[in-house]
This record gives sequence, C-alpha cells and structure tokens, in this order.
Amino acid sequence: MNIFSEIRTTIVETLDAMVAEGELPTGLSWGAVAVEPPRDAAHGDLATNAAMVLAKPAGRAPREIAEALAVRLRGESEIATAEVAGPGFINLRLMPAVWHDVVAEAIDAGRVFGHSGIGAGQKVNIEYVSANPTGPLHVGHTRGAVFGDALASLLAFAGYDVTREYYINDGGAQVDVLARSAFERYREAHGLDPEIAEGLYPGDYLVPVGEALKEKFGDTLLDKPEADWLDTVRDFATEAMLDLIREDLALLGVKMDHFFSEKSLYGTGRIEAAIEDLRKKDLIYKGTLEPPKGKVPEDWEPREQTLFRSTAHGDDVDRPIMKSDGSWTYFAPDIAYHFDKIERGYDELIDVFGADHGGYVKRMNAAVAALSGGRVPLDVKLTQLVKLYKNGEPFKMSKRAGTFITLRDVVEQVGADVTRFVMLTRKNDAPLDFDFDKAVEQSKDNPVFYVQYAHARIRSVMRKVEALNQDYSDHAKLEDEAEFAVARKIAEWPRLIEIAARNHEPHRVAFYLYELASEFHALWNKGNEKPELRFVHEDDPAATAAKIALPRAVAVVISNGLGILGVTPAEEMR
RNA sequence: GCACCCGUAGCUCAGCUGGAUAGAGCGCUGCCCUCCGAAGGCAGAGGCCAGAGGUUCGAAUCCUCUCGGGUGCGCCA
Repeated sequence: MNIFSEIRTTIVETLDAMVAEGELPTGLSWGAVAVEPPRDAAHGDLATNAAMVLAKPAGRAPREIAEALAVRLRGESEIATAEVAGPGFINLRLMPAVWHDVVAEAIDAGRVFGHSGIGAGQKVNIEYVSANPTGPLHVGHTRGAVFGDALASLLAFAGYDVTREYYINDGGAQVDVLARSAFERYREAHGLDPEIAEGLYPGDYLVPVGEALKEKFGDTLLDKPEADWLDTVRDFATEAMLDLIREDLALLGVKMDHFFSEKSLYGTGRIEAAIEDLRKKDLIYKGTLEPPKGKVPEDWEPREQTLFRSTAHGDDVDRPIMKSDGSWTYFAPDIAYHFDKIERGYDELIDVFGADHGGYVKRMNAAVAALSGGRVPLDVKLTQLVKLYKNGEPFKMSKRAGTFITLRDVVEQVGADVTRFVMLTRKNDAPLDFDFDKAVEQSKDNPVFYVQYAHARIRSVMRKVEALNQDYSDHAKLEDEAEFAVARKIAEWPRLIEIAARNHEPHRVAFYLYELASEFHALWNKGNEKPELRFVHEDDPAATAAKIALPRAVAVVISNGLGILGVTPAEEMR
C-alpha cells in the first residue's frame, strides 16, 4: 500500500468525473499530476499540484480548478480536509483511520512491507567490484562493493530480478605481472632472494602464494624459463587472489551470483563474434586517431588501428579495439562481455565503476546501445573516493610505507555493519570521509548508531511487553501529533523505495532511516512529559495495546531498510 | 584543449527528475532525567543555493556562458 499512489488514484478518478460532467475539458493528460509530502508538515499530510499543471491545458486559472477539485475531494472518505494554498496547491489531511491502517499494514506485511511492483520482474544485471585479481581489496573497492550490493538488494526489494556479477580481469597484462611477482615469492620460498623489480607487486600477501606454489610444484619450476611456467603460475596465482577476494567480500557480507572471467572470452570466438556484430552495423573500421589536444604523449606517432565508431552513439572520439600488433585492447573483451550480458536476456544493465574510470562511461554506453540495438539501457554508476580519517586527522595511504588500508583492515576495525552503513551515508558520486573513530562512536553524531539505537529501544520495549504477558494487536490508536508524524514517515517508506530504486540511489534509504529514527526518538522523549504516550502501561493492557503498534511498525521498517543496506538490526546496544 | 562529476548555513551534507517561507547533523546559545535505555529530546541564531543570462504560472533542480574544485583523455586494464 502506497498512500501517495492511492490518493493520486482518487484524485485522477475525481478529475475524470469532472471531465465527464463538463467541469473540465476533454483531452487532458494526468501524467504530470503528482502527490507528494508537503515541504512543510504544517501544510498537511499530502499535497497535489494537479490544478497547477492542468491550468494551462484546461485554459482555466489554477486556483479556480483547485477550488473545484478540493470541494469534490472533501467528499472522499479518507480525506479529512482539502485546502487550496499558494499558487494552486491542494493540501490534504487524511482521516486518522488511514494512519491506523498504515501502521497495521506495516506490521502485518512485515518483511515485505514496502515491496514494490515497479520492477515487474524485469531482469537486471549489476556488475560491481570487478577488481583486478592481483591482490586484496582496498577501501576504494569497499565502497563499490557496498554500493553495488545495496543497490542490488534495493532493486530486488522493488521487484526486479537481480543478478550480482563480478567481472574478473584475468586476461590482460596485469595477471602476467602477478605471475612474475608470485614467482619471485616462489623463489623466496626456496630460500632464494626475491627480486621484486620495479612494476611488480611487492605486497607480502603473495608470500603464502609462493609457499603454496612450492608445496604444489616443489622445485620443478625453479630453473625453467618464464615461457615454461608463466601460464601455470598465472592460473595458480589468479585463483589464489580470487579466493582472497571472495574472502574479503564475505567479510563484508557480499555474495556474488556470478563471477565472469575475461579470459574465458579469448580463444572461443566470443570477442570476434561481438566485434562482427558491430562490423555488420558498419561500426568497425580502420583509421588513424588524432592525438589528444593539450597533453600529447611523448612517444605519440600516428598509427592506423582498428576502431569502433562509438561516436555514432554519443562518444567523443572513436575507440581502438585492436592494438597495432594485432592483439585486442582491453576494450574488446569488455565489449564482448557486455554483448554476453545482452544475449543472456537482461532488460537492464548496471555497471559500478570507480570514479577514475569515468572516461569509459560514454564508450560503454555506445557499445551497449550498438550491440543491443538500443533495447537494453546501461547505467554506469561511479563511486567517488573514500578519504580516511583517524581522530579527525587525514590518514595517508601509501603502498610503500605499508600503510595501505585494505577492506579487511576496515572491517576488522569497525565491523561490517558500520562499514556498510557509513559507505552509504553519501551519494555514490560524492567523495566520502570515513573516520575510524567516529564510525564506532556511540552517540547521535553517528548515524549508524542512531538508527540502531532506535531499533534496540523498540526491541527493549517489546521484551518488556512480552515479559508482562500483555496482549497486543496490530491496531494503533494515535492521538498525539508526534505519533502521527511517525506514522506519516512510515507511510513514506513504499514511496521512498520506488524513488530510490528508480534513481539507482541506495543512499536514500540510509537518509530515510535516519529521519525515521529521528521522529521515533522525538516521540520516545515526549513520553517523558506525557506518560500517556509511553508504549508500555504495566497496569493497563488496553493502553499498551493501543500504543505498542506504532513502535512495532517502526521496527519493521528499520529492519527492512537495514536489510537493504546489508546491516543487521541491533537487538540491544552494548 | 576536450569530456564527465561537483559547487547549497562557519563545517560535513540532504533536497523525492520543476513546486509553497531551501532542510538535517556538527559547532554556538538556552532548556528537559521522581519517567519503557538522557548512548536521547526541545528551542534559538545562522543562506544572494558559486556568478550571469534564458526557458514558464513557478528554477537549488532544465538550457547557455563565466569562475572555482575533482577525474579522465591511442597501442594499461
């Protein structure tokens, strides 16, 4: 049940009646008619812009339409008052019974409260993390992982059929570098001095890989030329890194449905097939690119390359898909990968990249548009940098100094729940400050705590009620403005889900939960002055039954919201 | 040089695809515990929404330009 869409339906039906009775001209469209929470709660529970958007097409003054519409709306059973205000808004107040029903429905629906049909079972593929399998995940990946995972949960909650996917970049030069780095650790395991040349990965997370290589291969690889061991070591090390990454993701509570290997595209004709598809659409040609303006690379020289005509689909320049030596650029398997996703029948694709990959958005969009013939939309979400702080001081990361912060470091220090929530307290495309100390602070400055605290308070109350053995029903009896404020906020939940899902913005859920918690804490505190607003009345079971429903409904929504964010609701604060 | 993202209270940020007098938190000022968890709550002060034009009943939101910050720009992924 979504109050806003229900009332909108009522309004549209009323407008239809006005047309039928000649009060409005025929041929009007209701598309722009919106029902929203008013900016100022003093205006009412809901507001509609119907009169203003219809004024021009109907050729009537907005306030005139508003008055006529308001008169009719006052006759509706859910509507208590309908007032015309400002340039032609109609402010509505709903009958108390409506809010009582909202509370009852939240409790009754439980974990499916807020589920939406807007997804309509459409298949969405969301690709995230996709870090190179060359080492453990770091903080930047953490944000992408949390964002992608929460977005996936949000879309599933909104009725989409979601696949969570990780693209393994195991086909390029960087996994060869990994192999050489691991080989040095393998030599080290045999008591030889490792030569970690410039450009190799120096991290000691490869030490165990070297030992495992020794375990498996003994000294049989030791004196062989690189050409003999490269494939073997690369596959071994890549698999080890993937295990590491899977462990890291598990620490965060992220579980992928599918890992897709770039390497699996090579030697199977799949890249060629994707490129052939583009070629048929006359989007592949040989040509020479202009050097980039401004910053020309030192070794620039014009080369003829095989190019994808991405400019035909909105890119700024055409992009090379083949190197001058005839091998594919990274972009070619990327095209093939997205072609594969399209062929798997997804209705919509989402890619979550780090902001430093912003330059690829247009070409990916161009590729997907071309390959799917415009059928499949691709939304690329970029996650901005995470700046780490400790005690309010910026925390400098340096691979050399060994102060490189990994996902594991963060989760071990503050926990997965806190990590996830904090990562979602900012829009994905805004930089995020992450302060280790503030993240675990138990005060209202800390939104994680603040929301958890509200839930814990409710659980505490419920334990008390259960101990009293009092009966309680789903039906609330709301009297005070603070109670209605909480109920109104609960009623916004289904609408919020739709907005957040439509915009691919899970951070909205985090902000909403903060607001809901705030309304709840305010009501709780009001119980200090007005004992009748308290939830538990030890000697009056009827009063308890009337008051306990609202906090139960709040707990349902917080629990559902945190569930989308991947955060466990707290039973108590310790 | 070009493209993308960003610019909102002293600070950190929301702002529901164009709505009313632009909202929170921190910080500042003043209040509230014989009471289910005060680990909270209430109230006050604080704004030319970077700037200038434009679109219309109406702009923080859409378009153009300017200024300022970030990111990226062939044979690395």
